[in-house]
Amino acid sequence: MSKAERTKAFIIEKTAPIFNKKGFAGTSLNDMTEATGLTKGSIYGNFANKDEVALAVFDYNLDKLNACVAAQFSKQKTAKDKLMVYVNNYEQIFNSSCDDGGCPILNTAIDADDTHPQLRNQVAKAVLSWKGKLTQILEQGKADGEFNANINTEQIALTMISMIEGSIMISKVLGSSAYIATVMQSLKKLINDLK
Amino acid sequence: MSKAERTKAFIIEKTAPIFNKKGFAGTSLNDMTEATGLTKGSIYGNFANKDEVALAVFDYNLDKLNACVAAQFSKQKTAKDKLMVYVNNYEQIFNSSCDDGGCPILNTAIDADDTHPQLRNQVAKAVLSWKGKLTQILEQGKADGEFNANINTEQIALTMISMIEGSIMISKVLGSSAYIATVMQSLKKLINDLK
Amino acid sequence: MSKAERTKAFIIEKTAPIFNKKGFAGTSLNDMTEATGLTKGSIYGNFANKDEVALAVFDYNLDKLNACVAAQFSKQKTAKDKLMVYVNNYEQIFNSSCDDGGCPILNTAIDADDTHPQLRNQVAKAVLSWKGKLTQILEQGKADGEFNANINTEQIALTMISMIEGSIMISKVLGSSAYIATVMQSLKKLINDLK
Amino acid sequence: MSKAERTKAFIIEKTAPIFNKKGFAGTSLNDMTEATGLTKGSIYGNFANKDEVALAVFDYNLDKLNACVAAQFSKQKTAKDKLMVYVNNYEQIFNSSCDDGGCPILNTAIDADDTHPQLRNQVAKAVLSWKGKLTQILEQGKADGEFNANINTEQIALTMISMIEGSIMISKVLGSSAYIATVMQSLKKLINDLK
DNA sequence: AATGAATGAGCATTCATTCAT
DNA sequence: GATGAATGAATGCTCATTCAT
Repeated sequence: MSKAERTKAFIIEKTAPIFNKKGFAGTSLNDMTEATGLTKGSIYGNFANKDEVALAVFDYNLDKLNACVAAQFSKQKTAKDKLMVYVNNYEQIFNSSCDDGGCPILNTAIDADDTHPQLRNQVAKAVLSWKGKLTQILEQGKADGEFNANINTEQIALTMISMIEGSIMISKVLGSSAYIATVMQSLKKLINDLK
Repeated sequence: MSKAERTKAFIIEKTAPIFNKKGFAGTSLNDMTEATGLTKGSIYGNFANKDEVALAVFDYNLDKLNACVAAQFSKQKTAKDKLMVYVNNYEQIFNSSCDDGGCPILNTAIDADDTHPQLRNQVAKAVLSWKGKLTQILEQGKADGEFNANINTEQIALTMISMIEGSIMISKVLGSSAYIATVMQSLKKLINDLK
Repeated sequence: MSKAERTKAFIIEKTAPIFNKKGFAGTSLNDMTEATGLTKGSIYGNFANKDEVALAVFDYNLDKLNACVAAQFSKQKTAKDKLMVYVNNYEQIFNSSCDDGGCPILNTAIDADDTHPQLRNQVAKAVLSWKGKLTQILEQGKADGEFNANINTEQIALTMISMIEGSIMISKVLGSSAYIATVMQSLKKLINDLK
Repeated sequence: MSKAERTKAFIIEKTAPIFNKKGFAGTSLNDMTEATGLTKGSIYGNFANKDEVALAVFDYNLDKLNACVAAQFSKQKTAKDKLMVYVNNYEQIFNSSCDDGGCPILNTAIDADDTHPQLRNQVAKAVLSWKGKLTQILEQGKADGEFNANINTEQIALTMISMIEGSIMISKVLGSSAYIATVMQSLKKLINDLK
């Protein structure tokens, strides 16, 4: 890893929680120099502009999230157990990987949808990829006879994502992760009912 | 209604979609003068500062939303039919009352949670009120024998809200209301399964 | 006194201490509406602009000051006793008639000299008038044989004013009227030494 | 001296006469950009805010004044001759070092006393330091047998400052330095009478 | 590769003033 | 004679960005 690559990584790492909390418009170059201890010139030496940092930050936050989920997935064998990871490990997945700013997919989606097409596009890819992965697990479960043969896997995947992200929103705004826990009980039932 | 009240209402009405799309930090006084045709002085003659406009705008958007839901509710008699309003009329409720900026509860929750305590507080009240209303309908359904006696009404209310808000997020970021429709099918099943 | 005259007097009275404390540039129309409870329109209905209020306020403050001094003068018969009024009654003269903002002559002189010719002109008149009055008393004392025949009355008048105003400045900035008291002891000696 | 230090010094030097003439509230950022030819951004890159410039400007004006007095003092040996510097060289001391805006101590004292605690504090220090220096010279004169042993040195120091500042006020408002000259004749007598 | 210093457009907010009612 | 509402220029300050060194 070259010096430049290391500095870029450093900038991303240090500014990630700020972008996640304050959003794109709410995060200033000053916030970024304070968080990194670097000068504006240095940040502009490594990124073309604020947009590029924001895009890299989203990728970074997403990778952290995905890595955390993947680690949990790998511990489980059956499709059902994999899906249950969200029910049983949501605390590790979100609380630990999101620096208390909430879910970066949700945050960036709302922040960027009407104002920042490039960023929105990246979130869209992330959501589609998430949906794809869940659908795949659900299909696997079908194939393995774990789940009923006539479930609509895409619908279930979208429902799972909605429940997770919706409950994160509630929890953040009401200031208690208990609301995620409650909704995850509904998710547990939904997964159990797949057969 | 005095001139001042009319001007205040006018400012709120014209700036509401901007705040809903761009968020608090992303909406500038210039955006506001352009949208209203008024001068900055005039806006400050009617509101103490940008915060106050944002607070009033949220109330306005919320009232519109609630009025739309209430209108649909009033057409239904049973608890189940009332809950089904979200499944059957989500287009009228959201698309028409949110000026294409998405759900103001979701948007404001994400925009304000880490940066604007007063606004966050107002969203929190709105979420709690929504949860309360749904819980009340569910309890009514229980009392009327429509729903199983041992359902957890608060859990179901929170799950409903999560599914609705989560699916709005997905739809916005993927640019198609079809995703709401799909998740609403899951909501339909959930409601039907209450008995 | 007509309604208009009463309102004008009311505005002057209520804004006088503000102008005296904050100066012309530092006093805003908002300060003036707050202090009076009147609207901007009402103030502009009674005065052409902020300048006119400031001029009237200076006259008002000056009149109060002069009235206070005149009252003390009238209690004394000899020239020396009249001059001693500044030594013996400076507290009544300044502390009571200046609303704790300091001497309006000094304040307005410094505030206006480089920025507000009209106001400066009015202060100049006040200083010349003060000098004239002191000179006259000193001349009277000379004529009455109270003071030495070859004192330079104008020089002594100017020196008295300087000592008074200079010591007010020191007292204000150091936050204690003790400094006026000390310098007034020098003034006492100066007056005693006139013969 | 770094670039930043040079720019800071340049800003101070160019804005000093403006602050001295117009006061803190009367001096705008626009005045400052015009006087320096710099942009607002540049000024804010070198000072945290207008307050900091005003504070630095006061120090600069005071230093110039003190340097001028010190230069005159150093030419004199006896205590009496040192005190006489104010009588004999007031023109060099004030007219040359104050950019025609008057004495910065007097101006800033009146400008800041009721509105700007930090600035007022700095003026207070300057006045106390001046008083201290004069007292010290007077004590030296006492010790050397130049002055009568029972003079009240602090009282005389305060009286001298009052006469100087008071006469500057009169001169400024009446538009003629002759008034300073006249009062300095009284100061001369006062000094001569110390023995 | 990084810094220090600058830019100028933009920010939210306040200003003195006006005028229809 | 007074008010409420508006104006537009000006306020102090921050923004993302640039570039010589």
